[in-house]
Amino acid sequence: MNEDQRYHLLMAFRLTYLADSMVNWCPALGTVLANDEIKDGVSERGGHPVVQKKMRQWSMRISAFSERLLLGLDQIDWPENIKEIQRNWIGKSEGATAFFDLDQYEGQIEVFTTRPDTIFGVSYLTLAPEHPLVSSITTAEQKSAVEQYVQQAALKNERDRQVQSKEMTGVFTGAYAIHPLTGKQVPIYIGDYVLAGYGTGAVMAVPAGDQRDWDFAKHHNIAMVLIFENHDASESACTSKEVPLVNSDFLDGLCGKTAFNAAVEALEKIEHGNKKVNYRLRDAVFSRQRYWGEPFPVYFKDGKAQMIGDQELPVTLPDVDKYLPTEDGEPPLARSQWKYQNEFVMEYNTMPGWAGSSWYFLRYMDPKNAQAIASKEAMNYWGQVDLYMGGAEHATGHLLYSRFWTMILNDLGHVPFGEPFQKMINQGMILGRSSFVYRIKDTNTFVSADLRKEYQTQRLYADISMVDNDQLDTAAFKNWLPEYNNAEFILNEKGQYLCGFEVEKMSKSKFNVQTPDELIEKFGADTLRCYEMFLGPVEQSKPWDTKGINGVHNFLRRLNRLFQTDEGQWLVNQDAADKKSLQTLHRTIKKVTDDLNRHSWNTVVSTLMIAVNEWTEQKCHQQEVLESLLVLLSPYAPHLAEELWSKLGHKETVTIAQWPEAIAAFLEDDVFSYPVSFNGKTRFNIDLDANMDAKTVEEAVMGHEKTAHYLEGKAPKKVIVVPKRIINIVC
RNA sequence: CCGGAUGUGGCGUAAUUGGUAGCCGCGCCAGACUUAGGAUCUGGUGCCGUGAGGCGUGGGGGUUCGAGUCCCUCCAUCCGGACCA
Repeated sequence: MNEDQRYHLLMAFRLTYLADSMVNWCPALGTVLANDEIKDGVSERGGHPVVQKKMRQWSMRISAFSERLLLGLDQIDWPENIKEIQRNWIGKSEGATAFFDLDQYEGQIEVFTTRPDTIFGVSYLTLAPEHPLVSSITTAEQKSAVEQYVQQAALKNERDRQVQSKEMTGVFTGAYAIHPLTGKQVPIYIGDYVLAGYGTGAVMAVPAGDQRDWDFAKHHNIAMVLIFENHDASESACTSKEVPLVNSDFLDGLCGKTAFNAAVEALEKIEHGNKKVNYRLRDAVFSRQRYWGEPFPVYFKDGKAQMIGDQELPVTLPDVDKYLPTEDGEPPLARSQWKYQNEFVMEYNTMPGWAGSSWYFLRYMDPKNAQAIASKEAMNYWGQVDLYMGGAEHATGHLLYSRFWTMILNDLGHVPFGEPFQKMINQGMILGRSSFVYRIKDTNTFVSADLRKEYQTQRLYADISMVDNDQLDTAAFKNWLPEYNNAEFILNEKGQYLCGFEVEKMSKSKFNVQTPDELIEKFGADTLRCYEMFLGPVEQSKPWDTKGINGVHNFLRRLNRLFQTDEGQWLVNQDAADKKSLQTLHRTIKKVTDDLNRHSWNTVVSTLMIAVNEWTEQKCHQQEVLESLLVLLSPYAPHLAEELWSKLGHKETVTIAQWPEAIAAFLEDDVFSYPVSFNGKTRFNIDLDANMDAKTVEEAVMGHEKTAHYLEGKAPKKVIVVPKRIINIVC
């Protein structure tokens, strides 16, 4: 093998490789985008149109890791929905490839199918309009129709294709293939319901067994082959795998897995197919036509990419006169005339955002290390990221790429673990509550929300600062924007202008942004912080509602009053705390610690509230108790905790204080108040020694005066005693 | 259409292993102190009922001595993916 051949062979296997491929080109951004950077056919950033274009680009072979990325999901503690999004994105499907020889031409069409068992039902083949064989097999008579269709399809982006999905459009190519098992002619169509990027870009159409094929066949009047028992295909396709096959030669009477295997075996025997697992996951385009990005340590020699040696790293970005593409559409770095050793052209593309985000967390372990990402010692000490808090919007981008890179680095022996993030929590979003006014069509008159049904109206945003309790300050509204200066209002019978509302993401364009500044001004940052924790579970999204913030503020004030009066008189003493206060303390320590460990931050605040209420009632001012309270409080109200901590005489910050430990002796009461239920209905409580065994408890209950009353003279059939929980009498 | 999550008082929520449903807070009601209160304190507050009592965790069914929690089924809401062959 010569150098040239070796180079191209390696490119077909390298993890990062140069290839001519169809990429998502965004003209407005002047760069290519990865699949996950496109939402609904437009760029995620800016919402610009994206077109398909063939370009020579660097890609990373993430598809080679499909199976491992899929299996790894079972090893990590992530929210189920994110795992599911990744599973869908990887899109594993088990099926078979089958080869159909072309009639009259050299060559074959390869199709991927998950239902090889339905192969005797094939009535035609459909190619994606972009399929490479289309132009060479189309007959003279069909040429103009096919070309026209291909051109139309190219103009449509993916979104348009989906919108018109009801119409199963397509064109006959005039060519035929040979069915590998029957030897019969099968017409070849093109249709844009077949995607070039999935499978082989070609399908074997079985109208009796696939709804899309059925729709297409109906639309084009193609004869169907009936292959399912008691199914005439007059209404729809039969998609169940458990219906026995007919008209299928050696598969007759079989179904499911058995039929699947028999069909694949037959194809294998004549070398026209085999079992295959297909993944939806595509390789990720790794170059961007931007200035700001990591440069590639790559130069070109005789048109072949070469790596710059380790000793010459890092490569730094060259200076350019403008951070824009060149006139002939080259990336910004081309402006620099950048050369390696003054001789070889450097790679002008830069890496995408997901390059850095795939490994930055590793660097945190050892940020100054000049030899490696991080030292072995640091990696072994810190290990995986224990808890990753982030949003679900990165599920198919960053979160998948980080896993991919970590696997590579693990394979190469650079990191000692194969998954980057052991546990993940998706924090919910705090949403805004937008307010709306209703303008009567073609006027400048606004109607109150409760009367809007009587008019044809247009819904417009009103800034929430002008709205109080859904009532609009009409004077402020008129002054808000020039076009509203002479606005008129139709008020309801109470003389109010009511606004409509909707809960949605906070955004300037929706005029529903509430900054915490005012609340911090009024209540302080500690109150705001506690309140945010108190609102509910972290994972939950909810509208920002400040109604309850007073309650949290009162809690902190009550807490402060355990230490000093509102007038500033210091109350803390060195006396020994009584048992009750200590019980409150140690139960609180236990619950707060447990709740912290399960990330239940809202219940931590609630637990601290309960404790403060109890100590207030107990008139507890002992340093012994209150000191520990401050440590528990410090993550939630750091300023207050720190101030009181120093007033207790500490010289060092509370943030480094030892976390208190719950003493078991204080956690349990001597007496347990058993709920006594009859047939599952709780009737009364009975106080008994907490350590009493089940038998003694039963005796105590049966001897209780109220028991006889609720038995109503009947004999108990069964008495269930669960120590320190419940007593249930069945009668 | 497919997948995931969620459904508990007037509201935000709690109930960690199947064991007293509604903790904590908001709101509301009553009272105290006040010239005054968007301050503070006390008591009450799931629903129906004067009461005894009954009902109650989206609906229906099941398992169990016992179900908010487990199983089946239906409904609703939110999120995500969607011509994936």
